[in-house]
Amino acid sequence: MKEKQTFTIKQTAEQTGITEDTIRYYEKIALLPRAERKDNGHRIYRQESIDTIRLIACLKKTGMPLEEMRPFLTVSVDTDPAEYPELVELLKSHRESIVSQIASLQQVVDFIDMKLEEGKYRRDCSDESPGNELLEKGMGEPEPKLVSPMEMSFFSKSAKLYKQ
Amino acid sequence: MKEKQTFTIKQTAEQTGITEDTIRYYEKIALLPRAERKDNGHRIYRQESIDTIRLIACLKKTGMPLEEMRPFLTVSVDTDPAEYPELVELLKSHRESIVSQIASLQQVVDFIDMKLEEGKYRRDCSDESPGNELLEKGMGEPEPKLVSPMEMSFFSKSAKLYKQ
DNA sequence: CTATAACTTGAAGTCGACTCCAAGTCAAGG
DNA sequence: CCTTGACTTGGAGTCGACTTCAAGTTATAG
Repeated sequence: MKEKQTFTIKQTAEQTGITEDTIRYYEKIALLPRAERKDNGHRIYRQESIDTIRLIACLKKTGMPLEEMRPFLTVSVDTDPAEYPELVELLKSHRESIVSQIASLQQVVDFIDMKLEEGKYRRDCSDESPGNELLEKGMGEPEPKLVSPMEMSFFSKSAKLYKQ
Repeated sequence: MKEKQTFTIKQTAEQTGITEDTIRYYEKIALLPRAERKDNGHRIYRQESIDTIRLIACLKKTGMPLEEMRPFLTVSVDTDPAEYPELVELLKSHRESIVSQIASLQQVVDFIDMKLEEGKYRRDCSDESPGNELLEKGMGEPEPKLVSPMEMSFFSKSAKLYKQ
């Protein structure tokens, strides 16, 4: 096993796509644990740290604020999540939030497609989109942040107004 | 046709989920056109304005910065997009970016599911995820912001380290 | 007639997430 | 020995997107 390989902050930045400054910033706000140092004070990172930084990058892409990542990071590092009901709940709830996001995004894609197709097929777009059920599914949480078909009616509306 | 119905800023805020302050802010930065006023100076909104605000809310959910929305808003209001190659390109390129986002999010969901299932089935997770091809597809643009399977290896890694 | 509510304005403040800066240390090369 | 490069630190600055504030106007209700 070559788990002992270490990396400079520069290498770490390159491997994760997160800048050196940002990595230091994450350490400063204790999102990352204080990195080990060499004798000269330079930070050293191992594969484990790189995985953690990648996890942060990944969660960031799902729109999670840094503060909300803390439980994921602290618990995950030294724990099998299946043994921590708290983490399991976090994972589940974040999963649901991501599923909602996907539904919203998929709707935007659908409506962009509709808009793009309009010139060609000119089909009337007043039916209830089937993507709708995606919105109803999942969580009973008060999450009013979903894209409703109404919200996207702009696209079809404007076309109707000027082309009908 | 009852297209003449007007709304106060408060009603508009309620209908769109965007606060009054934020609506005024959008007008201030000219993301929204200056709203009509009543004699007393109060803003009035029509269905069209509400649609536009909903579009902003919708694009916001896809992570688009306000500045990038301008072309969508200005062109869409008075135009059939199929006649504006520029807008068509914007739509296409934003579509691709959303598709990438969906792929990233789907990966996070997959890995959360894996993590959640680990305790039960304990299956080895070292196969190349098929969601991978979603990442390769679309745009030749320099968009290095996608989630690679490696980035999510954190989840499976930590489990392997402690349970294998 | 007063006061409450719903608005108006311009400006200032906040917050998250960086991003940059100045001053300093250390190791290696010419 | 001096410079170059890769790092260190604390702190300040930036930027996007609001959010709050203070002061003022107008309409309605008691």
